[in-house]
Amino acid sequence: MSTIHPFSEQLVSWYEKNARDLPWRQTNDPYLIWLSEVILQQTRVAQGLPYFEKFKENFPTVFDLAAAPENVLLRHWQGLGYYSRARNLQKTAKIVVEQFKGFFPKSYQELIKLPGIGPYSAAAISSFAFGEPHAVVDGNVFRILARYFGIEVDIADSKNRKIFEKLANDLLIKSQAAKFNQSIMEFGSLQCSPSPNCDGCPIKIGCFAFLNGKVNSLPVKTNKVKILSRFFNYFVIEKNNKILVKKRANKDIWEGLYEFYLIETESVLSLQEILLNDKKIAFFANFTNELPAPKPHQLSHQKIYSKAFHVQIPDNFEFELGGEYEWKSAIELEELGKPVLIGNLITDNFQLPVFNS
DNA sequence: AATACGGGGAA
DNA sequence: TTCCCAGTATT
Repeated sequence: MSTIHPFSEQLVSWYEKNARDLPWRQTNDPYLIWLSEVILQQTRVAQGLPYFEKFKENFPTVFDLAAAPENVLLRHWQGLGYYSRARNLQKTAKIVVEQFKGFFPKSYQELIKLPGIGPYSAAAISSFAFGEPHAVVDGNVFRILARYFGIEVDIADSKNRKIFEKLANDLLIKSQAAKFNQSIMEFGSLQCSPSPNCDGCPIKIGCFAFLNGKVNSLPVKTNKVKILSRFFNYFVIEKNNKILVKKRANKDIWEGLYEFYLIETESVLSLQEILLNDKKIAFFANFTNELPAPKPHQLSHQKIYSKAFHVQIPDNFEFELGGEYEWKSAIELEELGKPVLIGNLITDNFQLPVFNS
């Protein structure tokens, strides 16, 4: 039998004294474990927590989730970001219902085939729900292992992932896979955080980074994300107490979410300049007034500079756009999944007559 | 192997 | 501002 590394023992010991009481730790239900893991992908516990409670309440079983309209799911996901998670959530729910009679597969190899479940989530679900011996490797694990064992390779380079996976699996206490995985992530979150609490650290005496003054330089992570600037001009077109909206298409941000009539430009333009290139609503320039500009909206790979206009078209005027546009009342609009930028735009201009109905 | 994909909290 | 969070899918 493999021996247990002192590091692992100390981690679990620390966890038993310091673990937070989180709702997904109070269940063995693979559905709830899976739901929590997807919600928590690249998402802080504090941000994901209310979403987990809401989804658990609204979709108590995988059958409920599989049966929900995608729009409803996206509306509930609103504000959490990375919306492909919500779409993949339903794809997987349907597969589990239709191919597995509602039972999640138990093995890492089967789980990782499901949409939205990658190496981390497959390890997490298989260990938390089924006790399978697979070590999780998330941002916490990269950080702890790099610091404690002095691994100075670039964690942004995907070819280095297997170094950490091998080490994590060597350290894994196979008879207590779930607890070990919880322990290492909790330790990374509370103790060995990006700016760590080394003073109170119970294992600093064995930590390479602590002993060598490299706590602040490990893990090594190159960051080369380039931010694209985009300029969105939104027109809240109102007629007969309804608003024109459109569902965003594939291959771009906010896929599947709803927004107002959009004219994207290459730079910041005035209303007159924007309308110069638009045949559809230019006629209504006299019925258009500018709303306070939203703050620049920062995404992981894009920065959205936006302007917003309200177009009040008289009821007796003829005006229609193509089939992909839909007229929605304020009530209906509330039920649609929208980007935070759009949600803020609505909230900030709540005085609009249509939103008071 | 690189890049796209949200939003927010902490330093 | 910058970093980065219980990462995954696509190219």
